[in-house]
Amino acid sequence: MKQTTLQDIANTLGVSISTVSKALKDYPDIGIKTKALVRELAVTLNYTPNPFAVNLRTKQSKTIGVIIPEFVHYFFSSVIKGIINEAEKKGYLVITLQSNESFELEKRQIELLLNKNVDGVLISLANATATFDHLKTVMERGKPLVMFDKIAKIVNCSKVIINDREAAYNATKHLVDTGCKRIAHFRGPLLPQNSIDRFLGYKKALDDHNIIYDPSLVFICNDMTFDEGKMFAHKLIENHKDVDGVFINTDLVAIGAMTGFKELGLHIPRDISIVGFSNWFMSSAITPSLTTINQPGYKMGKVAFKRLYKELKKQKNNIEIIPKTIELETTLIVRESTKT
Amino acid sequence: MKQTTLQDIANTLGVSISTVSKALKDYPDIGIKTKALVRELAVTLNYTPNPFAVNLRTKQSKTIGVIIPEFVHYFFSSVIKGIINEAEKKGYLVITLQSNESFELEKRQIELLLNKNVDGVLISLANATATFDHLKTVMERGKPLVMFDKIAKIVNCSKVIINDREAAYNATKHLVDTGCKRIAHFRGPLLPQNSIDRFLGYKKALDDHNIIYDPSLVFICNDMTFDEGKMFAHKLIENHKDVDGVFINTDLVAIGAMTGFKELGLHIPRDISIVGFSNWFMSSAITPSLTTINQPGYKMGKVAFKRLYKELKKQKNNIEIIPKTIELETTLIVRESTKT
DNA sequence: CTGAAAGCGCTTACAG
DNA sequence: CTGAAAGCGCTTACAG
Repeated sequence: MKQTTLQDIANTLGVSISTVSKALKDYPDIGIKTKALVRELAVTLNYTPNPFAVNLRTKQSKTIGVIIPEFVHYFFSSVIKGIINEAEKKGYLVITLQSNESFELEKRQIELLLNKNVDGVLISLANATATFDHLKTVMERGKPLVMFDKIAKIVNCSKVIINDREAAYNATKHLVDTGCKRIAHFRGPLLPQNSIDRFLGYKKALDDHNIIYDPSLVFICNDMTFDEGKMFAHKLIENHKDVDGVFINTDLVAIGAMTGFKELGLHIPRDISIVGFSNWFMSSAITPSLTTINQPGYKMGKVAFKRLYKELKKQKNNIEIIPKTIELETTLIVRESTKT
Repeated sequence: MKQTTLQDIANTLGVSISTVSKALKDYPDIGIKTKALVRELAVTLNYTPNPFAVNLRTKQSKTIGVIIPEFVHYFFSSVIKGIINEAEKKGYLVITLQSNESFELEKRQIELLLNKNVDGVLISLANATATFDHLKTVMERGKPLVMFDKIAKIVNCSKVIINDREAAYNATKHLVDTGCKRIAHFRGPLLPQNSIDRFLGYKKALDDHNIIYDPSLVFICNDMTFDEGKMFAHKLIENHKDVDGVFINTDLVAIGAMTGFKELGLHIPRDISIVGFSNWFMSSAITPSLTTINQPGYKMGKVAFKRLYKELKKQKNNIEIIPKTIELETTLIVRESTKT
């Protein structure tokens, strides 16, 4: 079934293509009767503009690109949902791509999106990303770029984040406040800003409460998996039987750690208290439920798109874009994995 | 930074646009020296074809659309990952949209994709979908359509599914085999084929093992949530203290149910055995871990895209497309929520 | 071996 | 109030 074109409508009505085009876009200089006729026929013939032609003329596709490290991930899929829902409201469609935490892949995905001529890009960085030329390319090509969650401070674009340091501080402080004296930390990889910040928040909370920071209580999770959590739980207890609290970079790892501690016969929270980070759905469903920091993924997605949209608008009107960093609220959710 | 066009290369080299275009596409009738010159300059100027122009000429966008009921969902996000990864290999980008289990939204999303002129569509139906004209429209517009997981038998397109009935039969049979006599079922909503099939598999397993089917042991979960599972666990035990096994439509609901049974002081699996469906990640992480049916989401995504790709190829070569239904293997994963 | 020309379907500045 | 014309950047059948 061939799609109806402006040409078809123009021929049937015996008017010009320009007139049809303008009638459909409600230009003020078209006769009211003509408009009515054109519109009626357009509806009858089920006319929709050929987006390929529109793109070529207007030089925009009403499509944005999103790159995240991993799809099968409670937090990131929540963000994606927020982005797509918000984008749809504004008539934008979303192409999603995954970096798999690989720098090479991330570069490639950026290129794919650029070659596709998306109007703008939303990205959460891979753990492996340490240089940022690929992101600068996006901006040099005149495409607005907004980073979310896993950002690079050095890149001069808008960002949507949480205050990881403060949130980690509160998580650790909660352990102190509920009586923990020897507090370990399972941190994320070395590069990402948020795993650095969460570590610094942990350290600061110890300092502020006169607990001596002991590097041997900090473990680096490179893959941030359930299995890593379990493994480090065993390792930790092997060498440090006196540990009574752990602040863990992400809920998934925390749940692995809880499983590990249980395997060792430890009771949570009596023997050891756990605080996670991110508030994954499963954290409320397990036993004992996990105390954690709520990280608003869906909202982050919405806010990130809204910011991108604002920049898209500004660009269209030739208004200079001044990068802005938007910080979202986090809250400590106290559950059963810490003492009362 | 303006993008390089064929025009730019042609001007610099003093040749025609046609020559440049053909040189870059390695047409056999272009001089070998000219080709070399063109290519070199193309690389220097970082030329990439303007996709909008290519789309308009070739009438295809190398983009496909995917509609799923829900993003934040272990199974569906695994499928999406499979689709996107496979599509990328073949040079296709993916636009994802969510129906939110709503028929109205699903229709709208189809329209958005059609108006965007995607080359093909992959869909898993919303629970609320009972009529299929919107899907027929896709095919009438000459766009290949492949359904996965939540399908409609009546629509004449390719499908990628599992054998829900057989899998449910095996799940229920496992309960019987491990000694359960009174087996309940928390089923999905009434419309979707897969919740019907899982119910039928449950029923057949009872029949085959001389257990009388008791409708009062079947509960309908309309939202398929954790909370529903918990609620029906309470309801079930309230009226049927003798139940010793439950087969549950989806892991998420099953985990809710486990929580409910635990609240009632029941021991799993001693007092009651549970089998879920889908093998969500968290099913292996909880205590006790959940016996379930493994449903290969990632693979389903890959296979669905591969099928769509094949149809796209056929269409291009004017070969008739004969719809095909591909069935993927499932396996019973025995864990701690059932007896040995 | 190279290029002029048509055309994909639309938008919009301009003329009348 | 309406329309002719140019042009977005590419592809490809055709001519030479």
